[in-house]
Amino acid sequence: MSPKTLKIDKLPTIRRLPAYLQILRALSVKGEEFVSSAYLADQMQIEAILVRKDLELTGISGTPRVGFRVQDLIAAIEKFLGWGRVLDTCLVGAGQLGAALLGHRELNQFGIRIVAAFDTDPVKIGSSLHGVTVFPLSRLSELLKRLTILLAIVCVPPDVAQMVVDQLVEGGIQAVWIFTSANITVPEHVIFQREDLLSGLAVLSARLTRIGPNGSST
Amino acid sequence: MSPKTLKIDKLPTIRRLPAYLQILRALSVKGEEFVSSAYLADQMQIEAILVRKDLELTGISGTPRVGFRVQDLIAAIEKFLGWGRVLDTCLVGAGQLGAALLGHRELNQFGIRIVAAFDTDPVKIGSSLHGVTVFPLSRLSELLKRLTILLAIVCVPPDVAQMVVDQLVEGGIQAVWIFTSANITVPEHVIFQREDLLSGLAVLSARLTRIGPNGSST
DNA sequence: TGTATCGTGTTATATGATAAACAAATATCA
DNA sequence: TGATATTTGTTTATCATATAACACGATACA
Repeated sequence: MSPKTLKIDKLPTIRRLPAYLQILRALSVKGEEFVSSAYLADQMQIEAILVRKDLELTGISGTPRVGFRVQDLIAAIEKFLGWGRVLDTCLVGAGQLGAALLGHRELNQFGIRIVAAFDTDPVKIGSSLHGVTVFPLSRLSELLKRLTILLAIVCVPPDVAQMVVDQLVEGGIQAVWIFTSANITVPEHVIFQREDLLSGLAVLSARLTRIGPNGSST
Repeated sequence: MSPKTLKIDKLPTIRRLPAYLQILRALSVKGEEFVSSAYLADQMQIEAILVRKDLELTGISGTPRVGFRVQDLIAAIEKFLGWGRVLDTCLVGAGQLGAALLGHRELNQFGIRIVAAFDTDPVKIGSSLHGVTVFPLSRLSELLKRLTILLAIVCVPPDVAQMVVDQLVEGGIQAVWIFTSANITVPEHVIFQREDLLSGLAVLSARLTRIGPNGSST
């Protein structure tokens, strides 16, 4: 009877927030104090009205003929996403994609700090990737409890994904961000977000083979 | 006057197609001949009615009390996405993310073949990543014309992204799949798809900090 | 052979997201 | 100081997507 998905409003808006944030930070660096919805719209390649709607969600209001205060917007978005303070995370599966995420500059810029990595490969275990130690997967539960880790980034092969997630859940993880396309189930209280690279490729392919140029870029 | 975004119908459906495809292939390997929308719905963690709506797009119709023919669905989805035959692509920016994509097994499974990589790092140039030779970026236009490359995968830092894309366009590229969050513009005739890792993290963070567990997983 | 059942296809409704239209507010300039 | 232009906020309309309701068709079984 309970719905499979709990509704979250404004999901498309939330997806756009990081992009706003990056533009705003660039403006901040340049010393700009105000920004108009028209400018943001141009940068985002969307309509200005949509920008204003989106910003509504942050609770910040602009002033007519002036625009929005850059600093306020940055603070509001960061607060909304919880990106103000650092969030300790771990990486499970230190393969190439995992390593890439570890080194991803933007991730660190948004309060994500990976404090431990786990893998089964004896060669990797004990080594350091981008300053993060790789532990054996067997120590996952133990370290999960010792360190204060709320979020896990999972980049393991599909066939072991469910097992890894189960261990994470058992270790008390609160959120899982997974880059594996496999049918994973988690308990209701665990936040679960799958990233599917192929879905983006699909819309690109569809355009390439049938529809033709330039559509929306969600 | 022309709209910034040309509407494409059924975009969410298209994003789900690769996931269907993977499930169907697994069934095919197991020798299953038919599949019901209920089964697919369960695997995808969506409603069965949505599955049927999605499959409608492929043109395949099921038979009552039996379901859909697995092989037909696979063929139809592949045809829809143009994933039946191999699509030659190149990778620009052979950093960690680029290397990860190169080695990504699933990409190869779906008809994407990377035939050349480009980078500016002298150390990487001339070497081979996963069997793909890394060329200097300066040879981009030249090789683009010699090889038959329709799609480019771009994984370069934001500050050089526009320049790289410009070169690709000049070299006659038809589609660009870019993993950099920067304000890129392309001519109308070029298909352009940006992949934003941060957007997924944003919805996860939003749930983690304010809303709570499990929502839809687009 | 006829009936019950189950899964699909179709039609209709509801929700949510984007765009448009308009009103209110503030800086600029005469 | 007052008029104007510009940018925001609000309301309304349109469009896209997801869900629901129902009818149809095929199989299974008596």
